[in-house]
Amino acid sequence: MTDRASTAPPARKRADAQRNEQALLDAAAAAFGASGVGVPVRDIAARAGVGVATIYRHFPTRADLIVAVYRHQVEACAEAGPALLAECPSPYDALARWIDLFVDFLDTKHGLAAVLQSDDPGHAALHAYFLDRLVPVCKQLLDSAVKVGEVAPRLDPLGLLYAVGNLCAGQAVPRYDARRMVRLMITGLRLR
Amino acid sequence: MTDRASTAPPARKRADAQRNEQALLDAAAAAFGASGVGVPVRDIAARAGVGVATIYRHFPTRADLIVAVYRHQVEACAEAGPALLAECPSPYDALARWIDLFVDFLDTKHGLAAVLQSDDPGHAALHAYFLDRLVPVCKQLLDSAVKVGEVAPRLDPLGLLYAVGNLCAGQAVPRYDARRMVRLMITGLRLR
Amino acid sequence: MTDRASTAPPARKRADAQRNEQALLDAAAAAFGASGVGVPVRDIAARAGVGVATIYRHFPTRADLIVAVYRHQVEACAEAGPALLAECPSPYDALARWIDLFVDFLDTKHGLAAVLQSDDPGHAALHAYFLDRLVPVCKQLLDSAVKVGEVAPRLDPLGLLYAVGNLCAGQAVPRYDARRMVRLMITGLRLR
Amino acid sequence: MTDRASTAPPARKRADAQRNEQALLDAAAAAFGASGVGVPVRDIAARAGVGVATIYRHFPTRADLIVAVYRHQVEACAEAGPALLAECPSPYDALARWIDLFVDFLDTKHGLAAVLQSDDPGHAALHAYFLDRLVPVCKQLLDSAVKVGEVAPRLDPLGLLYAVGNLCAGQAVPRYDARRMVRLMITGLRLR
DNA sequence: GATGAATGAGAGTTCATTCAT
DNA sequence: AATGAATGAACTCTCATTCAT
Repeated sequence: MTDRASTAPPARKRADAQRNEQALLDAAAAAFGASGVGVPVRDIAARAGVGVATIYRHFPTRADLIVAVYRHQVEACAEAGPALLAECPSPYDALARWIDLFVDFLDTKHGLAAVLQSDDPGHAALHAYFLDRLVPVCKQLLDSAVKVGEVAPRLDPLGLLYAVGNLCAGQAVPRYDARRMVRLMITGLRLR
Repeated sequence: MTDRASTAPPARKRADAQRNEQALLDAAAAAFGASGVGVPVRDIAARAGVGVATIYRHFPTRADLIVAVYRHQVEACAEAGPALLAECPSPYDALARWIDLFVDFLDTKHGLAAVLQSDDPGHAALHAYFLDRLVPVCKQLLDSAVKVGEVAPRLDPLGLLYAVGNLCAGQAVPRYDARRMVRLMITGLRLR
Repeated sequence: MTDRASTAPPARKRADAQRNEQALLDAAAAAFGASGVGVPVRDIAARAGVGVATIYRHFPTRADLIVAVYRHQVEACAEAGPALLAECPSPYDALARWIDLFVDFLDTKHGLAAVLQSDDPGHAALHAYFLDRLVPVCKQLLDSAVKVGEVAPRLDPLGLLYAVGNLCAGQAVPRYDARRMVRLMITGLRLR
Repeated sequence: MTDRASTAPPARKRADAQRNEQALLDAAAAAFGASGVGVPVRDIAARAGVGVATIYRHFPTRADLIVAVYRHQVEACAEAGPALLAECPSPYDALARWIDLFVDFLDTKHGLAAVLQSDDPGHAALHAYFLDRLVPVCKQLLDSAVKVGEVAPRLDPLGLLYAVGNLCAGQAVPRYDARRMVRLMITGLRLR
């Protein structure tokens, strides 16, 4: 952004900033886990040991922070789709295992599913990211299973992902087992 | 105050209070639908055209209001369970149709499912009401279906209701069809 | 208000009203004692078993109610002044005993002294009543004591009463003995 | 954060915070004087020209603010006790003069005495501070006067201070002279 | 760049007072 | 006359966001 002499070290200040950014991501992950993604900004700042304004500098909106916190895991999940498809003889099994991975991800993120439900326009960017990244993967898996006749056609992949997200939300109730419910739903998908 | 002559109006003053109470319930239903059950008390009062304190008079806590708003429909749903069981030859079909009724109910109540997810202790009374009323009905339907071998045993009725509630939450996403997802899950329940 | 036959008893409805008024006074006395004179109007109404508006009908302002509640005792106190002066050889002793009566009165009226301190203009009528009734009595006692040289001249009776009221206020503190402090002050008054 | 070079400003950012804190203390003192210590937080904020939350940042509870407002003067008063005892030949005179100082203090604090009367548990910390700081001083003065026979024994210092506070409360009445009444009471203390 | 103090909008709740019945 | 439901102002406290340092 500023005039940088060509011979100067390419990113000196960045060291601080990056350290801060990582501390922030760690703190946010912890805070989201403990109190949900709606946790007060101050709490995150306090955990990270930085001022509140530092969060705003790095992540102008809460959605930006949420996306950043979960980006790695979303990426890993997205990349697992084609891999599973390659290694499983049955595309339905690949789909089922991939959904399991998605549940693994959501299951540990207290409150993430909740915010995916929100229609707060401030979360639009968040929805967009999650769906843009995962819907195509889900679609590929579904299409493959449909092609071999294991699953009925015309199921929207976005809807399926959304349903999984919903089933993983609100785990406060003691006798509720989200994974089992998701598996039930995936079982219902199987033809014959 | 007590029952007077049979022709005397049973409660004179209640006329406008009852009118207000109904206006309040209508306004609350609308507000809950539009903004979720966490909507500011002031908004509900404004919709009903009454002062805030009027809400507190009729419904001392938010949970009281929520229960009141949905009581009629919860009752109707609960009563439909045994009726369906009596008229359907297959208990599984009765269960499926009852779940459909539950979805009908939740589907139009944007935000009701959301609060059922909340672990806010202030909502405990609310959870208690919904579950106390509906879980036994669901259990009866499930047990019947298990007995004739249509459904595998050992599924917690509370968990099932909870899952349905979750699937009906957050319908903001355009291509998401909660009813279809619920049917998928119920299909997954069917043995054979 | 309604058509009353000329031969009807002259004040039929008054019976109700008077009964109510007395219930109100009793309830207010109890409530003032328990929670101070600032007690919510509703509490008084509830104790009296009447509606709040009934209080407003009988006593348009809080000050009116307070005056009514304590009128009898204020009158008794006022009347005791000349009597004491007549029976005591020493006017100073009469004064001291009269002040003691005043303390007796205030001592049991949790919160009355407090409101006498308030400069809320709504209480002006209250101040006026108390002072108009008691200041002349106090003045007479003081003047008599001054005349025989028992007390130094130029002490304002209003100030003295006010001081006694203040000393009787706020008896919440355990080791505070209002009467003893008043006596100390009265002792300080005595010449020689 | 720690002490840097001796010439460096010890706390850079504090400048305006301290300015605000002082403004807050001044505003609170004024507001307490004008409307009592129960004055709405917003009024204090408005007088100080700051937002309400600024008050909560500096003084989490109302009692904190009250203590802070009066701390300096309470300290000065406490410290004056032993000094007076040292310089006065008569302990009674020292006591009388110290009480005068206490009256000086209370006299200008319309509403301070009022809160000292309150039995609101939220004010407990406040009472504790005032009494812990001043009662021992008063006790020392009283004990000294008792020892030389100028004052009768067995007067509780807390009760005496409390009485002085009460006499200084509610100065709204025009012809009431609190100082004179206190002196009368102190005169009553003197043996012979 | 980072800090954290300040801001001000808003939520819940209470209560004196009015008014329709 | 009496009732008590309704009103709406008032108050406390929280938090996302901005801004001076």
